[in-house]
Amino acid sequence: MSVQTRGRLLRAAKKVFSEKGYYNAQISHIIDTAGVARGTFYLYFKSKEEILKEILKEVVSELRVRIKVIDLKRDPVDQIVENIQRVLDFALEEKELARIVLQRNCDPKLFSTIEEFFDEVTSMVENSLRKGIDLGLLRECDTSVLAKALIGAVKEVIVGLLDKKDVDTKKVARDLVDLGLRGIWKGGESYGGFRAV
Amino acid sequence: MSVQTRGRLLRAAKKVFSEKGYYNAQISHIIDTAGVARGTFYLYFKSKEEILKEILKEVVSELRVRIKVIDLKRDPVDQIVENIQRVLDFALEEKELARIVLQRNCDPKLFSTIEEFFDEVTSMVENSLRKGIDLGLLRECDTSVLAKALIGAVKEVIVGLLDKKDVDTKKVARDLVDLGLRGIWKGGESYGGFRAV
Amino acid sequence: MSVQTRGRLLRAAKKVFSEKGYYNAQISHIIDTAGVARGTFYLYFKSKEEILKEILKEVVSELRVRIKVIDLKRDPVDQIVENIQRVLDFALEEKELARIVLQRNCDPKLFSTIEEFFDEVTSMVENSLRKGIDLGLLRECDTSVLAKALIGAVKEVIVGLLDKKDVDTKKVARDLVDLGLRGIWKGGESYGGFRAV
Amino acid sequence: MSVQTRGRLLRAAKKVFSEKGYYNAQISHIIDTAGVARGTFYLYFKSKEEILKEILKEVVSELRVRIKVIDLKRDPVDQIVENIQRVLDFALEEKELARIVLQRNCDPKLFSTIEEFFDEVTSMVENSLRKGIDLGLLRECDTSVLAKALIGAVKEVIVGLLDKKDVDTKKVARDLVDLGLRGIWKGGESYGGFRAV
DNA sequence: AATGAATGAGTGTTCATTCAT
DNA sequence: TATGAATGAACACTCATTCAT
Repeated sequence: MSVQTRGRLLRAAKKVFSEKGYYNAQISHIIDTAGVARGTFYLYFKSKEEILKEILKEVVSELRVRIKVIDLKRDPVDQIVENIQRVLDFALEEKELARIVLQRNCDPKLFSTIEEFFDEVTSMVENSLRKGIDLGLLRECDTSVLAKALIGAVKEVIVGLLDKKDVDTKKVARDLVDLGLRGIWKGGESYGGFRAV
Repeated sequence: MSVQTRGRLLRAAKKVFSEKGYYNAQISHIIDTAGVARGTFYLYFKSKEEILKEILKEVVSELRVRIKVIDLKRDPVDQIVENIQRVLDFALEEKELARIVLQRNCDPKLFSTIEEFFDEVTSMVENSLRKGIDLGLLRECDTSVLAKALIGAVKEVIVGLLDKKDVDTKKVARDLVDLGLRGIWKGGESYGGFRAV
Repeated sequence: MSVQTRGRLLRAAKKVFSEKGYYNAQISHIIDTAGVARGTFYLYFKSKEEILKEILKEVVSELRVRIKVIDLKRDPVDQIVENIQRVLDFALEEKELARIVLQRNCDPKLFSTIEEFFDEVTSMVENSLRKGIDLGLLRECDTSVLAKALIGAVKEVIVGLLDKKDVDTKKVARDLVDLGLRGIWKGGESYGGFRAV
Repeated sequence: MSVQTRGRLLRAAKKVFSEKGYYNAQISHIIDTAGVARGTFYLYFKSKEEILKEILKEVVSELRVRIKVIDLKRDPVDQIVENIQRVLDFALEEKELARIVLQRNCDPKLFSTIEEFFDEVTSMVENSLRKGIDLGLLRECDTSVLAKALIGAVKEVIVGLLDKKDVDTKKVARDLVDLGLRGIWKGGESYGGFRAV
């Protein structure tokens, strides 16, 4: 077992999956990209499905590293911003992975690893919201809905960033947190006179 | 050409696509569900791809009906809430369609109809944001990022609602608008002391 | 049973078969060309194969009319020329039929009618050759080979004429007979010094 | 890519095409005859159409080898006889190929290779005829008609030979050339008293 | 550790034919 | 006499996987 060959296959698969999506990706594409014989593929991975899951596992474990638990001794908002920024940075460093995870979540069975991770993160956010409400810092709200909204916002923004260059991830992270915390309304509590859309 | 048969095929395809995803869906599944012979399918649709596109077109045209242009004589916030509510209602009335559109956006080529529509809606939102800023109602912000964030929030929330029963769509729509406009922060402008996540 | 409808179908089939060949011709093409419903086709013909055979029968019976038995009281060469000319005229009047018969003789089973007819004509020619030899008019030769050669020559020439306009069939018929009887050699019996090709 | 397997497939296809014709030939027949799995076929040939074209190309290239340019230093008539003999020999060595090429020229698109080759040979013959006329060796005649007639004669004769055994190809070739050069008429220039057919 | 020829189950699509109206 | 919606057997082609070398 050569670690190099395994690495080449993984890299090739990331590229091919991100470009064509799982179903349109063929083993032929992957081995051609990796410069490896057909049989070699099955020396390292049991199946096409397995190499995808391997890749998804990597993504999840990397995200687990980048999303750090909030340290209560420091300003939590700063830490939320930093967490989001690190996620954005990862997405932009590994655009192919981001594309696989965010744009082509075809089959729930295949992407269960990812879905479960997202569910987990959503739960974390939901718990945080509840804590904030209990502490009187956040408004009373449907935490289950709001948690999903926040996650969805981040996901969609990342997809949008994948095609851009020289993104200021810190700023984007701040904007997102700002949106979540303060909203976009300027004039305080009441917005009865809003005239747009 | 019988409108009934066409309808049965469309209904069957929605069901099968939503349950299995486009690639795992087989013509056999569709025609078995529709209770129709194999040849009949191709009497009404040129290919598996075409029936999917037909379905996506329907979704888009229904969404276009439900998302109404803001009437400047009435409170725009109310109208935004109503628009979102109508979209949520549609998603819950046609859960299968929602699942197809939101969970299995596999292949950009196949789902271009949908992607284009979402791009369009995102642009609408972005324009509204700009107007609001110009009128001094909304805070200065990166409209392109925020528009995506808002769309992403709604999408993710819808996905979350698909498995729930007796959803109060009006309340969810209000919560979403509230999140977008006021944020979740209770204590006014500054949130330096937040202690959560 | 309307004779008109039957005629329309036959005409349509001739056109379609000659343009696309038997296998590429579809019932759809025929009924569209005939301006008749699908079911109507099967009211008049048992199958696609049957309508082809019907057409081939027509060809054969028409050829039987045009190829007249040699009347020994008149110059036989003149009559051979006339026979060939009438065949050429038929081919040019009914180019579609000629194309079906001569260019697309795909399947021996399908075209047995035609093959049998050609075999029959070949036999006729062979018998005539033998008679001519017995009478001392024609050279000793392998009649079976020569008969085929003569038939083949006529067939190929007809195919060549189908794309031409204003063909002088009388002249072509004479040229063919001349070729068969005298050959193309100018200088009598010996041609040892030929210098061409 | 194994040359052997490719060869087995080609041989099998020749057999099947010649027995059933292109349209009635199924991939199943070919692979069963070749003793090879379905997928293997597509490893060597893109499609059913492609393997046919491959076969036709082979035929044409073999014919190009066997039909030699006339060497002006030797007796051209001898060389014409030899050319025809070599073509007859090839047809009898590879009866299957001959059947494919001569009996089942179904679809102009499929058989374009062959048609073009025949057109080419026809042109060659036509040019030779013109030269012969210019040199005063051959009678004035419609070279375009005569060239086709000669080619047609050879084709039809070959078809006739396919079912025979122990054919003396040299003799047949001579008979054909004799027919073309001298005709079958015994009594010199005039044949007004012919009494046959 | 690597190769690549071979496999064969699986699937979308076609099209001649039927039959209820 | 005519219609056209429905049928389903048939077939070309794909591609993940295996295995002898």
